[in-house]
Amino acid sequence: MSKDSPNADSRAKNVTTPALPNNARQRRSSDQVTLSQVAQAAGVSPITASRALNYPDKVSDSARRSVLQAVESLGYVPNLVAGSLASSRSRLIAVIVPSLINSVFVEVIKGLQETLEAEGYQILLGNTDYDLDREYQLVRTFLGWSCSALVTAGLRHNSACHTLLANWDHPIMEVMELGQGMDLNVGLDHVAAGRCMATHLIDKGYRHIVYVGARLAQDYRASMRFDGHKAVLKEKGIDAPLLELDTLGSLQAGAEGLARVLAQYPHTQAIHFANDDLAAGALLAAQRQGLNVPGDIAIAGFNGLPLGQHVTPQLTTILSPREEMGRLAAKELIRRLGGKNVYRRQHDVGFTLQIGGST
Amino acid sequence: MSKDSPNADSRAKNVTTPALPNNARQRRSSDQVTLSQVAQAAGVSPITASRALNYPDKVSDSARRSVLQAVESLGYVPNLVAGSLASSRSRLIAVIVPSLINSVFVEVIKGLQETLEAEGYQILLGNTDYDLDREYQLVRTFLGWSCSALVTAGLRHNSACHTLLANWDHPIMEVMELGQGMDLNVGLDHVAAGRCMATHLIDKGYRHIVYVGARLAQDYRASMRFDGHKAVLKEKGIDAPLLELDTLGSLQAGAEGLARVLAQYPHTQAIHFANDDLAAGALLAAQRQGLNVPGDIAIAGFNGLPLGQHVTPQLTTILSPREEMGRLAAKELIRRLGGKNVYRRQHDVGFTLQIGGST
DNA sequence: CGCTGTCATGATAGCGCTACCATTCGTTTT
DNA sequence: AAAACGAATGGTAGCGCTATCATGACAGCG
Repeated sequence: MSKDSPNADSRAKNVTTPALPNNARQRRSSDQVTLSQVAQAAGVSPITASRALNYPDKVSDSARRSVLQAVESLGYVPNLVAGSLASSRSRLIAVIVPSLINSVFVEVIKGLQETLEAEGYQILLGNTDYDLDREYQLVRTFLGWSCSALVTAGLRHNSACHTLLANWDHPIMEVMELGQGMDLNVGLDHVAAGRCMATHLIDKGYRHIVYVGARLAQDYRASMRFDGHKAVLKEKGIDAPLLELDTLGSLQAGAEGLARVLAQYPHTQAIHFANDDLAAGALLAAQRQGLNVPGDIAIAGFNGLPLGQHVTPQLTTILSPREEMGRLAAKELIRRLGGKNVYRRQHDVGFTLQIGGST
Repeated sequence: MSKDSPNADSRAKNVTTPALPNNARQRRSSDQVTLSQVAQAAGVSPITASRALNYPDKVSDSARRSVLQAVESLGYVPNLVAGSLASSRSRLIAVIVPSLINSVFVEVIKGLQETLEAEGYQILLGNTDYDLDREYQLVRTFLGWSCSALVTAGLRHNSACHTLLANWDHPIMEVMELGQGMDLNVGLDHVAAGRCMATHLIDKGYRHIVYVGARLAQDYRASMRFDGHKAVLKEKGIDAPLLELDTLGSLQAGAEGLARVLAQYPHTQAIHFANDDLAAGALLAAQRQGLNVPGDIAIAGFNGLPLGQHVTPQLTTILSPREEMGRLAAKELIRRLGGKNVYRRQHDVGFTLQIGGST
């Protein structure tokens, strides 16, 4: 009927090419397909197309189908920047770690990532290199991306960063250690871990025990473990010497640590290393030098890296559930982001003393 | 003068609270400080404030100073989402890797990150788990963020991904391996690396050599190394058996590989492992079993992980410059993003045969 | 003196999307 | 039968920033 109406046609003609003002500016450089084009192809309004993609059950089946088909045939790639600006939700999660060399953080990231990606979140990764000012800069940048949440390793921040985060109204997840955090917290008690290992060494009969760490001012979690270690030894009336290295955990540094302990504290019976990299490095170095472990020197670490479980003798260490920590943190964030009440703001993932032949 | 003018005051009064139409909609939920507020506080127009922050040498000293001071006192955090939408530049770099367990990729990421962050770029991290369809999804998402560039591990993509990238007009950097890429390429020749190690083993007099890898269809770079290995053996008229494991590189898998080789190919003199994780796992397992390396069995790896250099005997391996690869890729990208001509689209970072006591 | 060029600044109009409200239509309730 | 409701859809107006062009001021120059 209306199909044959000449009137309708002629009226339409006036509209087809809207005379754009001749001083009109042109901005769009890229020939990117927009949602409006998809909507037009699908025969719906842009807002319906938007809903078809973001809230599929808010539109009719037919609308959804035609939109999805138009997306396919036009090769539409949603502009997430525009979407985020309009909705002030980005589905980006900022993750800030102090180091990528230390595989511990990588494992936490892995746990976070596999859980978050499955829910459609993307990770924005930052590395502070153990510098709190750097952390502040990263946080600033990340807040500028309207991240949905922020995950950071550790509870310590500089004051500017603290202020910034305190006024931020999105979830903040502090991982690795346990304590009074800003918002959510998943981690373990490092002082207790230090106590645990020290207790084990004492139980084994060792009395001359040296704690070896690296850059403890920066790796302050290692220094918390030393605090626990020292407390136990003090309770027994035993001296607790500390040897601090310059380079962060590595096999090489562990070998150096062993050498320096033997030179500086010749009566040492056991070395409590701040982490497994150092401990394994020392253990392998001891083997090269023909030292008997634990006969000549006992060695203990922290983290439970696979490496420690494959050397002979097996390394005594404390297992920390790192990937699990990442997964749990991610789940907790997802729950919070889903608007659900989070019934626990703090999660203790615990640790396990793993006794090997090295002590 | 005008300060005392009652006229000016009364005129101003009409403007102070502009009667906003009573059907006006209110969207801004967050009380975020905007650039306009900064501009107002600094007594300049928004666009000048924008320039003061993004192109500091395009405004006068006085304007820049007052803007920076206003930023400071208001605690302004730039909304990068809005900025990116307006300028279609994001300073985000997408980085897509197949795995985070394999420390090799982490080291590349580290090299990328330290170089890119220094230039004010942020990393958007994606993990494909060796799945090319997953890679395509990640690429789609990342393009939606108007990334400035994309870094991906490897030259292989599925066809949808290839099409998408081919039509994308930003730099693409493919790392790890060397070959005919889409745009920029930094890596090493894995076939040559495989040849190199095989040649070394032959030179050492070994004739019964097994190559052990894991999930070679996915870790296809390991299978390229096998191709090189096989070619060398074939040239010598030697058989080149392959043992494939199910689990990707780990010390545990290496131990299993050793056991299976000994059971399946009892005459084996040397094992060429696809990577150092496997090789070191095998070496440590051999030690636990009292086998002599290389007397009973020679072991070689690939990558030059620190671990291999600390075991006794030291692991024969091929050193790949992983962080260097990341740094070089980042530098090349930065140069391209800076609009400079890139004089080489392909970089061979090479490799080094590191002969230890294990062969 | 006007002409051109450079510099600092500003007004305007989007970037592509979604929140918000309004509208329509068919169904349920009183 | 009128009123109330919910589901599906659309119009409009931004989100906060920057590209583009326009303007005014001032220097250099024949």
